[in-house]
Amino acid sequence: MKNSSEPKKLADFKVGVDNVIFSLDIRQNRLLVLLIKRIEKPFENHWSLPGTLVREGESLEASAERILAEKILVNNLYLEQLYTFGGPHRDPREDPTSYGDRYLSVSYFALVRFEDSGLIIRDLNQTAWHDLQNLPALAFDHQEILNYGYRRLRNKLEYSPIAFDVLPEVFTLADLFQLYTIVFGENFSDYSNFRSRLLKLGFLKDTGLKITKGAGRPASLYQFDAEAFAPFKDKPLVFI
Amino acid sequence: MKNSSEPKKLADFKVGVDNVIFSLDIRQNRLLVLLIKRIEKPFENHWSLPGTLVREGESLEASAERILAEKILVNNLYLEQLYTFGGPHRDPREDPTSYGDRYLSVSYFALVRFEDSGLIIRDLNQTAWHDLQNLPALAFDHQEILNYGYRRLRNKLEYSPIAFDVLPEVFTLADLFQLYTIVFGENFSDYSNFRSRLLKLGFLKDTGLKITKGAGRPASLYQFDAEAFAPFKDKPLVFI
DNA sequence: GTTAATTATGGTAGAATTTACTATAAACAG
DNA sequence: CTGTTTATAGTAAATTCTACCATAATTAAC
Repeated sequence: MKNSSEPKKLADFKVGVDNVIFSLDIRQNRLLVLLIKRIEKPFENHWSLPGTLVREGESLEASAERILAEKILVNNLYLEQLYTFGGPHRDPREDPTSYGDRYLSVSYFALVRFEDSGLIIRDLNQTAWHDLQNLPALAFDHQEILNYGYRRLRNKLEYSPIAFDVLPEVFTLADLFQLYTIVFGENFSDYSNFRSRLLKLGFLKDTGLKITKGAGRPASLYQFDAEAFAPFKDKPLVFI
Repeated sequence: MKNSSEPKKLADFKVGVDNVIFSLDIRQNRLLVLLIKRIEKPFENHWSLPGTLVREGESLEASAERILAEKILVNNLYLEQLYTFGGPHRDPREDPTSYGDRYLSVSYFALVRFEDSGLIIRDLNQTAWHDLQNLPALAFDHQEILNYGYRRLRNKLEYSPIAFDVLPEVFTLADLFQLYTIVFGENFSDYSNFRSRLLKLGFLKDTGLKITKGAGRPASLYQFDAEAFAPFKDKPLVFI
């Protein structure tokens, strides 16, 4: 196998970065993902994950942030690398009959605060939030990447405090519960037990403030206390 | 920012694959990682993770498997992608004064069965298992990659049945306990409780066989039952 | 104003699990 | 036969989880 006459030349790569960008619209009960309508071939007019090719002197993460900045006005977010897809022939732009440049895709996972993430006007026709429950067919292998991102979203929500990166500075326990319910489905936990568990953990600080509008008893507003969360870092911590 | 005169040319990449290959020597209580001594610059004579550059027509995973096959005779293993390191200037071979090819590294995590993983003779001087407790200085950013791999090892052991990929076909509960103890430290769990928890889960099949040698009461030999484990897939399952 | 509806919050009894042990079993060494 | 070693089974107390219920504080309806 090793001494056959197969080609041993090194492959040349262009490196792309594709982002799976989620946002949680708590008021309207929707988990959203940001998609771009392609205006060129291949997959012309198909929706795709926002992506770009890495430029000279640019790090992968800087590249991922550049995409975000080009598509949405975003302030608060969580961003991390997801997975690298790099098999030959995953991109139709590669010439299958010869060994030209290959396209490798490093995907990033982002969760952005819905209220802060206005779309950039210039791009309105081609950039849109899509409800995860109702997705169009995606270009390339982007559905696979998206699935991978969705799995990561659920894992992260279970073990990390990323929810607090995208909730408002102060929030009610009902907001937090709603966020988890959108991602994990209607029957993921009993609200009352969810409350006691989280309050007992001690990293939610009661601000003393209350919701002023709306029917029913006014809810207390809480804040995430990163310092109080520190002891839980890297420990298995399941909220649900 | 976007309309400045900064270079927008795309970077050209060579893609490397670096493997963090762990092995567990249960008899001698050691967690081992496979290292290669570099014979060329840069970092001549430093130890490094076994790696290679991706060839034309070769997938990333195939590349990772090729490294493994070149260094050790391995039959049973677990392999998965770890992380992609791709900032500019992480590799001294990149020319910092111009925009030549960049070197991107896709790292893979492997856990191999110690008994099956003989080193390939040809490489004996340059390839060796190192005790994780006693590592030399590593080349490039390989210590960072290794740390990442070690974290992944612990996470995987907590949630996935990868231990059974590298234990012998039949094993005692003491073997399994020992494996976890090596990775998580002396006081990770009470042996008796560890036993009952695992047996209650129901995916360890008693083979009816017993250990024949050694002092003390002979231990029962168990087998991992992948089918019985299926219900636990993707559920949080913490052994420890 | 009084009453009903609505939402938030606090609490509790019983079930289940975890934890820290103790007791017994089955081998071997002398 | 006795003591030592390792494996295995079991158990009581502490803790946590689960499925609820009761009460509080507000708005809406009349």
